[in-house]
Amino acid sequence: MSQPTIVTRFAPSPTGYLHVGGARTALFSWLMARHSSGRFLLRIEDTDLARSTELATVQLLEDLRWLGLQWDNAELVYQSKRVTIYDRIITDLIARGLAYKAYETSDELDALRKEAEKHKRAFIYRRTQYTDEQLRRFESENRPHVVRFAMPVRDYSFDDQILGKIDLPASQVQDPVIKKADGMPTYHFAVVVDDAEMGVTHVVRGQEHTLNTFLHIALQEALGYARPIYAHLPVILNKDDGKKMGKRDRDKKIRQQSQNWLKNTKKSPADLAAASSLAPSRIEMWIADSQQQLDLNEQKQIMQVIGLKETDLPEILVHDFRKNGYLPEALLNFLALLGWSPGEDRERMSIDDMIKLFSLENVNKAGARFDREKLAAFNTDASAGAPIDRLVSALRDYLKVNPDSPLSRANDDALARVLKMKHGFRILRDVDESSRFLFLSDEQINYDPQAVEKVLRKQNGFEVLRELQPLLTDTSNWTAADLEKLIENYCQQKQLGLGKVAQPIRVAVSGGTISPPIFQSLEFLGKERTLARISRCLSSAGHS
RNA sequence: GGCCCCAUCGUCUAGAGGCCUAGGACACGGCCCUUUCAAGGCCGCGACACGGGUUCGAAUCCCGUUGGGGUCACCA
Repeated sequence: MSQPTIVTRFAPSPTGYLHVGGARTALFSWLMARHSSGRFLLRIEDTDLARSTELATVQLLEDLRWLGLQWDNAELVYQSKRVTIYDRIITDLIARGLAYKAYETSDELDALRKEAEKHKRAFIYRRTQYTDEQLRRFESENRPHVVRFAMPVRDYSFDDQILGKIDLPASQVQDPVIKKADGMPTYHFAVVVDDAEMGVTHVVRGQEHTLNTFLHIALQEALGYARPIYAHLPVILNKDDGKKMGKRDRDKKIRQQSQNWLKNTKKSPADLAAASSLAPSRIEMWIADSQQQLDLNEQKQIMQVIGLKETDLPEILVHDFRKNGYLPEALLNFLALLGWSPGEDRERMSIDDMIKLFSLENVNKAGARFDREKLAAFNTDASAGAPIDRLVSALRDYLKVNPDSPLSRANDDALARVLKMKHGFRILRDVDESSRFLFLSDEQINYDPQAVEKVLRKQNGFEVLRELQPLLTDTSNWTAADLEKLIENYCQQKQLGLGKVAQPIRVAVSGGTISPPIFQSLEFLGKERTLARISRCLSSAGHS
């Protein structure tokens, strides 16, 4: 007897780039399937017409591919294309008396909810009994309506692979909407039908769906579907506030910074709007109401004014991590450990290790906080251990999403050299930012005033550079090793520490105080450009 | 607030009644290395939420308290 094949799925709704929480869910489903040589399916849950976009689907697929979570269905399933199938089943449900049309307006429902809230009760929808005459009238005037499932009122229970036995008392049962007024099915209905049709055996999803499961079970029973095995993953929380990690967090950070800016500059929201050329009313509303969110473009404008960099924002989307230069294998390794552990103090794992070791049995129940420091450490390790071709291709990918970097102009050989110089780096963005000067023209080097002041003025850097000029001009061996010897000799003669000499050179050549190891940098730059930059620095960097 | 769920270092976790004086990783502190930023080496700080049981024995089992999270949409 062979075990039935395990079929898992990932079913995101296309509203933009993939959230790390979604990525973790996808990873666990994928690992589950790969571990048992099963199938991992992808389905696009685009039943919310207002929020779903084609662009978002493209972005989603891009993120999944970047992570390497390949799906096994050649044809993607789009729920929006299956409406006639859902309709047929819903019509049948109505005919069997298991579903019904409900005519309450949103306002009426809101009022009922407020009422329930006033009495500190949860709002439970109860079926409204219409008279035959009312029904006839509603039908004839084509009154807008939803379709609700008449969920049998009883106690429910199911066994979760992670959480164990979960109960729902009959008192909490209510009739869910399965078809919206716009004719689309709700998530709850589509998910049940599609999971059954696609032969999904294991539903792995976030814990925010735990209570939805009862509804799905009731629907499965009404439709005669088999019940899949459910596994609800712990929620991913923010490191600092312990709340569910969400896309809003970036907006939140920008709002906080904006409020600081307003306070410090004693300006008004209207001033901020003007400075970032946005509509004042819009900004006033956004500042005042934390429910409001700026779109990507508005965020950019505001950030420029208040002095917030892209990298100051918390990464939330897979795309954010990609843009900052994390390796997908490191992200995946870190994400896997958010709620799962293979035991035996095992942490750093390759994708293959994870596939081999993964089991739902050792997934935790409690929510996990997302610690970026630890992720960065994983990335550092993964990068340090990766072969150079892997790093070059990762850097190429980074440049693909950061096309403005001067490193984009470099060939693979140059990138490999930079990567080797920066061995031990944390993220690719650090490599990029600290080695840009190698790829800029001499005229594009900007001198950091603070560096000039400290290293060149106060510490006699200008003098050192002037003395070094002829020595460097005369040397014929322009290699890191030879340059090091040359400088060390100079240091010895002058009784100077290496730092007193290396730093001025660094500033002259890069404009700042951070760079890859200096002698390797000089070798990379070449004699001509090094000397050109030193003399440019001596003559132009505010040196009077 | 109702309902559901959860609870080991600051964080992620190991731990399935004696292997626990509670292990690892990240962070943090100190020292070393050092031309910057990193990386590296060594050392250190640091937790079983609380209260009751059960048991010869409890971080591990049961009950309660407290704390935390999720959820209460014609969003998924």
